[in-house]
Amino acid sequence: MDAKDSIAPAADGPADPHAVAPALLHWYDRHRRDLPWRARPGETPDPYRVWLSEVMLQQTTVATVRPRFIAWTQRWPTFADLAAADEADVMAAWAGLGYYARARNLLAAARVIAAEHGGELPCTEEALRRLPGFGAYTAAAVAAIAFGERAVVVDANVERVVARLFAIQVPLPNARPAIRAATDTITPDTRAGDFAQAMMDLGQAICTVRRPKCLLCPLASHCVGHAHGEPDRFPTKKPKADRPHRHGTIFWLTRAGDDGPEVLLVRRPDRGLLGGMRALPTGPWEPARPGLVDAPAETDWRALNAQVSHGFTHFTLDLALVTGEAHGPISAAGEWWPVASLDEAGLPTVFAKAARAIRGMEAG
DNA sequence: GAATCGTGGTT
DNA sequence: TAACCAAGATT
Repeated sequence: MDAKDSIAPAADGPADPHAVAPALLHWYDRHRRDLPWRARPGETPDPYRVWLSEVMLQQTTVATVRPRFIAWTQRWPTFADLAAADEADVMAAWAGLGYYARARNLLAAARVIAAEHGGELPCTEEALRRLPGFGAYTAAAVAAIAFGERAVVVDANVERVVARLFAIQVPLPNARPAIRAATDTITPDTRAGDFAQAMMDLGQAICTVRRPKCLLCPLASHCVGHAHGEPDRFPTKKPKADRPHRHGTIFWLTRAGDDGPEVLLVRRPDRGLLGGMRALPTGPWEPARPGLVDAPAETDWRALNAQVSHGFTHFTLDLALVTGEAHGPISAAGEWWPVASLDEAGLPTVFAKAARAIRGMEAG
């Protein structure tokens, strides 16, 4: 794509792109959300908290992140604290948040920051981009919000707002270059961080996916999509592929411990789905039910009359539940975990859900 | 460039 | 209720 194409959408945008940021910032100064990671007017942003929040908020809602952010920063308040943490503790602390590569990259980045950057984040977008877990969005957002750099920050909110503001017809994801170019034309030289956060607040509260509140929108008079009458028609998107089903088996293997029953947990491989997380043993996840393939022990497995279904991003997993007691040696590497304190194991939601179902059936 | 990678809330 | 979606990154 040449330069002419990349700026073409802006030609159909607001009559005066430079009028957008002042209108939005005026709105932001009156309606900004008060969030635990957000510096208040006059305060200096804490780069650690800005970074942590940006990573936690990737594909994750504010409501979910808020309590997790507070707990995390109480446990690890600084880069140095996090860099010194044990990986198992970090992964367990992330349990339930999903996209677990974020936690691995968070710890890896903290250690790079401690070892190579004097315990502080670099302040330019380009330097940030080289750290683990920093993609185009996060590097731009941290540079702008934590360090006041002018950076073009484009998340899903900005994509939606800008697609409407400029009435961009091209469907996502092909529209990304045009949307970024259009965002560049309205990004101010000062207060770029506030501008980015204002766009996100606007997308969350006003320019919503469905039924946008255009009557309350500070940008309505600049919005080509609104002028066309159907702003919620933008952005257009390619249809998504449907989610296939896969089937697996959960093995609930117990033994008598000194302080009550214990269950076998394993650690999943570092790469791939739920990588590096503690888990209940399972066999393969396949289109057909695998039965007792890859059982962690030779024992008298009993099938429970229940099934757990869990939706991942690109497939739905249906899990059969079987229980057994360990007598001899087990064929899988793992750790025996007291059933009574299973909540502290840091299991991903799919396994927490299965454990809850199994314990409920055994108790009942 | 297309797949992969979680989960919980909303409609 | 099933579909859609969220402060995306990595390979």
